[in-house]
Amino acid sequence: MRQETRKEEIISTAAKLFKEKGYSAVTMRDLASALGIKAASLYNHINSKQDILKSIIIAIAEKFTEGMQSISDSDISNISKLESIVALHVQITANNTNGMASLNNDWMHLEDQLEYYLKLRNDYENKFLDIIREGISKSEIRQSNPEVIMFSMLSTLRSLYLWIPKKEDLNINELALSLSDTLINGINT
Amino acid sequence: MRQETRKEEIISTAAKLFKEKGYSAVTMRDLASALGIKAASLYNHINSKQDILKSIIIAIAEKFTEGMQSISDSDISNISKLESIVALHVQITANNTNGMASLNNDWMHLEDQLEYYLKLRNDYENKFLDIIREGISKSEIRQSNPEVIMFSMLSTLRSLYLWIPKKEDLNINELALSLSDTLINGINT
DNA sequence: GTCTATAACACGATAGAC
DNA sequence: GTCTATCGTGTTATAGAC
Repeated sequence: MRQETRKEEIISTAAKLFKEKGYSAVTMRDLASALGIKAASLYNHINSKQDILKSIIIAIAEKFTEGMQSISDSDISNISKLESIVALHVQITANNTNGMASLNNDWMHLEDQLEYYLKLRNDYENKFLDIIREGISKSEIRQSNPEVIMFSMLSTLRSLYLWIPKKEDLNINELALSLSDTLINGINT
Repeated sequence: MRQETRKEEIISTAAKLFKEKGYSAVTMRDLASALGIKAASLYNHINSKQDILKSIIIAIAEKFTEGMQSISDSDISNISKLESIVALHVQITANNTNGMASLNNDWMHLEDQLEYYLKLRNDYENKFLDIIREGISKSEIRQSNPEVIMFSMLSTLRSLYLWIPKKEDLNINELALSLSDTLINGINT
């Protein structure tokens, strides 16, 4: 694990505060105080509060895009693809629990990058739906509403950031398996 | 459907704005403007911004408490209790989609009522867990981690507010059944 | 790289006229 | 019941000393 630069330290501290109170309720004074400096000093490392939010959200959103592309392209069953999606969420969330809170709850406060974020999210959900639809048409997945299935899975996966920190004892891989089991057995034929 | 008083109109408009941007990012001027009046005029009907948030959240939290009590006391199987919980969430969410956003995302901005809210939520989750545990011990529910099951179900149910408005065509009862099916078949023996 | 001081503006809320 | 005017404070961000 490489040493964090001051800028990275600011961003990861911001993510932690954003998780607790939301982007809008966290002030630059709050953030500076958490780092033991004055608010004005932050601006030697970052351009604006908005820039911090952008860094947090876009970095994660692009990881999901990459991961989904790789899963979508892979030559495995659609059920296996769903299991890979669960593992992708568990892995990304475990590596950036605080950032996931911003991605889920503060994306609407993005300014310049809002459209870009929405495009990434939309593409992600469409690929997710395609996998479910193909799974149903190949009888790997039980005949039912694909959107209800995605909604149910994605709701659980998006809430992982609230749950993973409480379960540091539980192994990450075990969690992914246990979740896959709960989510998929009920879809499976 | 009775006519809304001015106060109720303010609260329901606030809930709509809180859903879009979160409590902290909505100003009293935003709220007044959405109602076609000036910010100062709001204070003839409500005491403070905080009071609006309290009204929105506590009213819904108490409905959940009531509903869970009734389900918990009823003399039905534990699987039926879980189905009733799904129906409870679908019904409350359908009746107050905007308020559910505040309950989920802005509860930490409660001031005087924060402890009370947390107690209600904690009691709710404990009753939920008890039902799952009893279901497992009576072999109605598949042997697995009760917290993973509750987490998965509750994540989906808490996200309903994002999804119900998009699906006005879909009948509410059908949705409850379809969700129950997706969530429970995979838990069932 | 951090500080003090401050600009420029937005915030919740109140007073008092109509 | 809504308005205009305003108070007191908090907000992001910049300028310039050290």
